[in-house]
Amino acid sequence: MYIEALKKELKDKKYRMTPQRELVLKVFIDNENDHLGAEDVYRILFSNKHSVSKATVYRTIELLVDFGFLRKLDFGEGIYRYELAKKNKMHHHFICKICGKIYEIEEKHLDILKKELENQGFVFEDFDFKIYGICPKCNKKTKKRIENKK
Amino acid sequence: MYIEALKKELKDKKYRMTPQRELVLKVFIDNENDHLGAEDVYRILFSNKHSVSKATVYRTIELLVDFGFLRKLDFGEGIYRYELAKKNKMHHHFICKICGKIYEIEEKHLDILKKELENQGFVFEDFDFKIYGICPKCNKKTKKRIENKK
DNA sequence: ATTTACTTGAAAATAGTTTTAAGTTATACT
DNA sequence: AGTATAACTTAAAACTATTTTCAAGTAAAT
Repeated sequence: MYIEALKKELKDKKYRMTPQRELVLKVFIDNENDHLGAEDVYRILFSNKHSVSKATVYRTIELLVDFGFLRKLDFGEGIYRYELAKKNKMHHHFICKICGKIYEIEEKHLDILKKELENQGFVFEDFDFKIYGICPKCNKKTKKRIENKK
Repeated sequence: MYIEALKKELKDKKYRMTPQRELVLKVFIDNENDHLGAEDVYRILFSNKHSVSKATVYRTIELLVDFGFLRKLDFGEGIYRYELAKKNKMHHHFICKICGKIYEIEEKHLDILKKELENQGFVFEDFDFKIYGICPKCNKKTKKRIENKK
């Protein structure tokens, strides 16, 4: 469980588990299918009457990223979003340029590339594969719109 | 040539080619191997005695991205960087977590994925593949450091 | 029990980017 | 050519996300 893992990780590194840190991590656990930004986390805590200061939210998120609990994402909006960094879970995204929806995509075809880079001496630690395009839903709508124009 | 293409593009869409727009695009052409941020562009122009206001630099970059002349990149630094969006040129990057150097990487193995997504109805417009890890240079240094410790 | 180091919150600072308001320039129209 | 119109630029101010500062609080270690 994430909370326990965080406690252990903190203890090992002479940091402390605090109510605030637990609350922030819990927000990500409770919303694991979203891609929350720091302000989202602050707002969620605030509306749940758990007041954690912004500074602490930001600091805790940074700490969780450093410890590998969260993965930092950027969808070109000018803010960072984060997701729980489940092990062995790839984190590729398809961002629809029309509706903005973010789809999680699976990727099984990177092994060849990975091996190639490793042969060249690169150490493959983390990767982030973003595809921008039009999702099936919007694609249908666009087609309809074009047909209506005819 | 980019400048001519931009002129045409602007004219088609009832925009105007201005000295400022030409200057900004030229900065990217003259530095095509770098990944410049908006502030870099401003600084380069400023030091070349071509004063273009920051607002115009930012606006022009946005316009160039919209028109497909530039590609917006993010390396998790809190700023956006841009590169000339050459057609048929992939833009995958390997960012060394140690030295921060950005390597361009070639990728020829995405066709299977692309086809898969297209079968599902996704329209593949642009993608951005980022790999974080340790580059061969740093890898060597790290190995040495570890050996020295023994 | 006291020291030490870590943590928090509120406010201020910072950095990148966007907006505003006023003036300038190019294009279209007569 | 002269004028109207719309696009464009500038400098400064505003804005937004994020980070830093610093005083005060809290837990762990001695």
